[in-house]
Amino acid sequence: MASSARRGPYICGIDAAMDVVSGKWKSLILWELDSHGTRRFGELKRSLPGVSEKMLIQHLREMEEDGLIHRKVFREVPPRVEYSLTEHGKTLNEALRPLGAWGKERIERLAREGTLAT
Amino acid sequence: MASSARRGPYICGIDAAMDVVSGKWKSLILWELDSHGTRRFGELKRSLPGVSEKMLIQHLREMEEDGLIHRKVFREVPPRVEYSLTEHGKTLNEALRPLGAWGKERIERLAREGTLAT
DNA sequence: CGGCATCCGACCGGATACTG
DNA sequence: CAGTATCCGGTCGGATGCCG
Repeated sequence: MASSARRGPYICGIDAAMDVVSGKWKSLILWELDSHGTRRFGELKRSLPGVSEKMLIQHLREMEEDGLIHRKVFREVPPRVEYSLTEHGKTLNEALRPLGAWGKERIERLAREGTLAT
Repeated sequence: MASSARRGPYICGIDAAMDVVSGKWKSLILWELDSHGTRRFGELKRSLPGVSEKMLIQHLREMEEDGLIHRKVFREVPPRVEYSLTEHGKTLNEALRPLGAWGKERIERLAREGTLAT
């Protein structure tokens, strides 16, 4: 399986949480689903400029397996699949909020100091 | 330079924060330094079972470059180097706390449900 | 003691092509 | 539309050996 999550023995809480959100786009997916409530595969793809379908689906599957998101398939033609956050996903997003705020401040500080790499 | 951090243009705060803490041991280093205030290289190494010297020093250097930790060299024989958190490192650790709590709950839930991979 | 240099395997993630 | 399959390169990270 192309699973990157360890789901293994964890040293501490941070370790376990990082395991679940590590992956280039996962936090962005969380963010996106939290903002819009529900998103289709294509919408998600368009929301994350630069993501490949492979990585997107891989991340989505892992996040589903981790109980963070829900995948609802509509047996229609053309096919439709909607992704949304589970309760765990929502609480994770809440837990991520302070980190996001910290990062935001960091971005602003870097911009002010002109330390941003060219 | 063997730098894994992008320090590049960020999409959002989470993105910027994840950039700084991604790396197998960084959050643990943060945790360790926060608990003990100051740690020598060898102590840190012993605190993180399984870490290689290469990764430890690499992470420490990146975290120093990112302004998260302070490196103090004592010109003695034998040499001594002490690492400690900067103010930014401390605030990052604070921002990480909810995530750690979330992860801790996740570990407990996994244990209860016996879902932990063998 | 506290590093640095080098080699190397694993896997993370991108590009492309194909399918129901 | 929403994937799957395959190939492939770059990087992450471990092992080993050497140095001030």
